[in-house]
Amino acid sequence: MVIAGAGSGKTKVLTHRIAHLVAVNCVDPFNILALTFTNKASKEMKERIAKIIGEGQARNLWMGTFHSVFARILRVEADKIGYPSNFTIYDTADTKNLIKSIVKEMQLDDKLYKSNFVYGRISNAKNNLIGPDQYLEDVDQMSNDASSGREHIGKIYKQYTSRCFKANAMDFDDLLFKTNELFRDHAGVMLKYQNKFKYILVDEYQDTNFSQYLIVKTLAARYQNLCVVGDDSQSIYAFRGANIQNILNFRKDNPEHNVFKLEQNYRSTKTIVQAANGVIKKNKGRIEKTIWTDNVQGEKIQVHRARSDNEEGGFVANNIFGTKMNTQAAHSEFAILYRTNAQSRAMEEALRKLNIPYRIYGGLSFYQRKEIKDIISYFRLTANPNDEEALKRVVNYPVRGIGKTTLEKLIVEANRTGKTLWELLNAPDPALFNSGTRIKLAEFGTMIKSFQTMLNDKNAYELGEHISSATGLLKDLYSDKSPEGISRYENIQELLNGMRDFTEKEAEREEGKIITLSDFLIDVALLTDADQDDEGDNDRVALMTIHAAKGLEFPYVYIVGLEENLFPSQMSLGSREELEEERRLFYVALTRAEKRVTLAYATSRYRWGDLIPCEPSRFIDEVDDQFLELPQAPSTSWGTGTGSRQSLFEKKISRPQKPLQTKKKIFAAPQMKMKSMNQANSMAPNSVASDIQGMTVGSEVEHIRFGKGKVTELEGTPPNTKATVFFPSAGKKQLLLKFAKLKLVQQ
DNA sequence: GTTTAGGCAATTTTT
DNA sequence: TTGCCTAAAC
Repeated sequence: MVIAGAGSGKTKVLTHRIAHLVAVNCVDPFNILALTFTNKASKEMKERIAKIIGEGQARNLWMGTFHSVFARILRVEADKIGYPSNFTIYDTADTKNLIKSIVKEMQLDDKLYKSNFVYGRISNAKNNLIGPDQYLEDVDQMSNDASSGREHIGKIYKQYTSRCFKANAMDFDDLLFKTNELFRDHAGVMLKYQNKFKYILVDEYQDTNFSQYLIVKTLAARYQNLCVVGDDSQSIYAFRGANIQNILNFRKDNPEHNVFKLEQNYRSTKTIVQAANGVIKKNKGRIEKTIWTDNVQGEKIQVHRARSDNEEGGFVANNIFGTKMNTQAAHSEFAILYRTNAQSRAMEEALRKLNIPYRIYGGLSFYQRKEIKDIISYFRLTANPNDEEALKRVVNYPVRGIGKTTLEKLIVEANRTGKTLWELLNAPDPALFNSGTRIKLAEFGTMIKSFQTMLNDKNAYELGEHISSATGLLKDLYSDKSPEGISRYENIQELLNGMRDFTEKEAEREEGKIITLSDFLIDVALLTDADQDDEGDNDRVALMTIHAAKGLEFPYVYIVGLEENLFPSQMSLGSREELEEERRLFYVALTRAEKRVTLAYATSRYRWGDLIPCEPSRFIDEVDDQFLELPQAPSTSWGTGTGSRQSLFEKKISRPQKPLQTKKKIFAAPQMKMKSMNQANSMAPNSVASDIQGMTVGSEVEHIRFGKGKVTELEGTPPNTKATVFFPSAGKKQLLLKFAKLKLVQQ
């Protein structure tokens, strides 16, 4: 077991151990299993290993995320647990939709049984290997549900499980749950894999949940060659069932283990390492260790206060621009990290304004877009007609006259008879449907069947192309000429291009074998990034959530949105454990940086369309003063790089007197809208409001979002002047000058 | 069965 | 602000 502090070379340990096993100990790569949590981590590790031992050897390693590796094994062994090998993988959206329909069918209150909540309960149960029957008998679970008035969760769970089974589908958690089931009930299979995986390595061990822990333990039982690498200080997935206990259990399960602590940080400056140490010390439950570094002291951590999320973005963009000028750093040396994906927008806008290239990681991935999910649902249905979620999604898209009523009747019938929607659709009961509907259903069924006949003769790309036009989906998207419509059309084209690449590459690898649509589908649900966009300019600023940044490093890091209720998140204020997880998250963010960290917060921020006031995050306070450079008095000058030193004397961030606790109440009460905001925050005189001097009716102005426009009306007195502006691109807009930041266009 | 207007909730974090 | 859902008009 390697307990590796941030930046101590954890990945290097893993990659070199693997390389050493192969190159020096002559272990066959087929006998090595290496598990990671993210696709990104596994891809990076594979590349690094390939560099040492060569592409050919590296390719044969069993390396990937837990989910992808065990999905692969489950496909081979599916028949043992009653599944076909082409089972569908339901993603989160499919799962939630299925839960929604079950709640509806059971006539439960969907306000009480929100799909998110129910999914959370089911997922939690599965990750602790509690099946539906066991759940119904589990006193703890049942009383937990009863106490919140949701005593039917167990029944939903049971129904959900049987519906997935009927649809030949597994969700993400099933991939691990069923693997455990497989090994538990089929000793022969278990032995086979125990013998196969002579060496097992696990990255980010602190993030394993019980289900994953047990798989690893089972597989390693035969050879006991298990190497796990982790850092309890970087455990940030407890919300997903990750369990620090696993590190402690490891010691118990493997009495002959060795523990190696890596405490030297090779990544960051002294300032960063010491500041981060100070922060993480505030956590109670942790393995004692002190990270140190031989690196230079480095720059202090600059803290910047902005008035709004947009201004925060402006500061970051300007600061990147300035730093680049001073240091000749590449764009790719900068990263902007935030707590929630929604925060990316203000950053994007600011970067775009300065023409700084950027790339957003995570967020809504390519494969989660509606049009992509639609077309893939057709693919899924072709490969597995029992896939209920796919069928529901496309049966009436593009519109073909099979509406809600018909679908509901089919579902009721399916539940009554135990048949699948697909079976019923192909033999509709004349007593239930009129002839017109029966014809429409039959036509749909015939169409899908016609695709199925091509499944084995056509390759994935040909069939994909055929399906997108034969279903009318391509035509439907093509007819939409709005910018969004065009982009949707292009996305489909991109998917088809990706399929062509895939088909060609795989065909080459498999020496001419036809790569079918089913082959293409195998991993699609597990892909998160659109991996293909490696082309083009890669010198870009990186934007991502802190979770997504784990394992990465950048010379210059901006951590933005350091505000109470945002970071730490509102949801985490309930318990010490949750707050500690947020603190570890902050620790992860800090330790991503090599040379310099910049912290930023805004005193007001748009959330749900409302401008709400914000307080600086407690985490800023938790960084020792000696490492900080605090913001100067409100000013609009955006310090670049090493500027603005005078603030050293300034007191710790002036925090408004805390109103009586219970934060939630404060925000639940009539929210501070723009008007009240002004009074509370009394706009500084030199605010960055619109440039109102000389603005008259008829003036030409420019707006960040709407572009150029003409003022048609001005009313009210400063500072509450309101302008009506006509923008050719967006039409007539009413804007408050003090917020709109209009620029006067000189004529 | 289809289209559209209006009401309402939503934001943690990922495979 | 957006996106989803429902109810009513077509």
